[in-house]
Amino acid sequence: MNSDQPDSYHHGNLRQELLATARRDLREKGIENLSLRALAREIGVSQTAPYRHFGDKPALLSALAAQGFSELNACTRQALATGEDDAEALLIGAGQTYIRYALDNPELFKLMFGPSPAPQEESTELGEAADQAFANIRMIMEHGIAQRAFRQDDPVCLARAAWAMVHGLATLTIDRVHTCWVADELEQQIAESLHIFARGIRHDK
Amino acid sequence: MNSDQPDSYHHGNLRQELLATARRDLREKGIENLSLRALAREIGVSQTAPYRHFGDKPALLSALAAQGFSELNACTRQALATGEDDAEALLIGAGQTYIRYALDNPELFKLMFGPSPAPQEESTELGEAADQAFANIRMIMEHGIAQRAFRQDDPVCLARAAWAMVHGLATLTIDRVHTCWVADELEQQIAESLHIFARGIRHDK
DNA sequence: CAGGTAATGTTAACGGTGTCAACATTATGG
DNA sequence: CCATAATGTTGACACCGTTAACATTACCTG
Repeated sequence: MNSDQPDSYHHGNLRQELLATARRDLREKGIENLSLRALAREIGVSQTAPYRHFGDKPALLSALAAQGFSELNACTRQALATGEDDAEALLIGAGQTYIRYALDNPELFKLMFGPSPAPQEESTELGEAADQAFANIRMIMEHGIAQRAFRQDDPVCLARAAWAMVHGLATLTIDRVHTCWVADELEQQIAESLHIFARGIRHDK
Repeated sequence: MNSDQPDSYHHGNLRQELLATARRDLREKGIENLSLRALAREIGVSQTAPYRHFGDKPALLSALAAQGFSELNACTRQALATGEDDAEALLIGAGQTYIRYALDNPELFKLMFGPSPAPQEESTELGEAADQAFANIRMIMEHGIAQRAFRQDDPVCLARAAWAMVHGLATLTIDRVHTCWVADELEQQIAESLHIFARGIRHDK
């Protein structure tokens, strides 16, 4: 079934290799310069072969984005699985994880939020993965509210605000508007920003 | 000099009309579908005429982004010129202004932060306008720190955090990841998020 | 006022792209 | 074993950004 000699008519694993190659090109050349034809060329297959696996260029990008969300969710789950119980510590840990993932995968991260693909498309995979990401933050909030560490407030509202805080830090850093940081200064900025936010939702004594 | 009949060989005002038309197309069709050729077609000029005024497509986009920043700065200045002196109120006002501008001009706003054009290009116009935007936030922070309304902290650090908060709210809303809001719920979310942030930087009694 | 030069606009062309229709090859299951 | 679906290819179309060579006009200088 799988042909090790690369010259057989059927590639045997094109879908996966398309995703992998697309991801490499995305990282190296940016989304502006990602082309289906170039992908096919690099893999050594005809220009239209990708259309047997993805209806369209947006469909390929959407699959890539879904992959990104699912990785991000995995990282988040790991950050939440340290046995730590303090909600504020969990929140800060998850926030740092989010930002780290964004900075490690800048182009993919931008793609994940970029061209919101045709609204509520078939792409349930992407939608579910994105929803899961939000559910994670929301859980932290419900936990913190329950233990009276956070203010008694709508957990959804708190979760959105928290997401906005870390998302803003991530995107502004990626887009270089937060200028010329040595790594230490960046770490410090992230820590201080998360600290401010945590302070803002802390339960009044 | 200026020809009112639109059929003269020289258009007379192409640069400005390119920017205006580009902005309309950007708003209506999104950045993905903005093309120099289409612009020229709509204006009724040859395909390559734009190149007499902009070296390249990124140059046109860069000029558009600069225009956006300068409008945003004007809005911010207006929000800060109400005679209000309380730093927290100023911060919240400026934040709301920022988000409102972003939601009123979603495509332009994304362009302003999008494809960070070739680093430190000639585009000083864009750079200066963007720096000015940051300087405005920074001023608020210095003011608040001076009046002991905000914590004694690095104003730059506070300014970056504040920018991240509102920028995250704006981008997540534009990209529809903050889902299905009626206008009221959105206003509420923005107010609550800004309130949380203000609470986080407030000077301890 | 005349004429040359710079500014502005046009035509033609190159290579690149996404996508579709028609066709070729191979895998697979009844 | 063979029909049919899955997969890959060829060729073509309409766009796009960009450049080079050429045309027209504005404007400044003598």
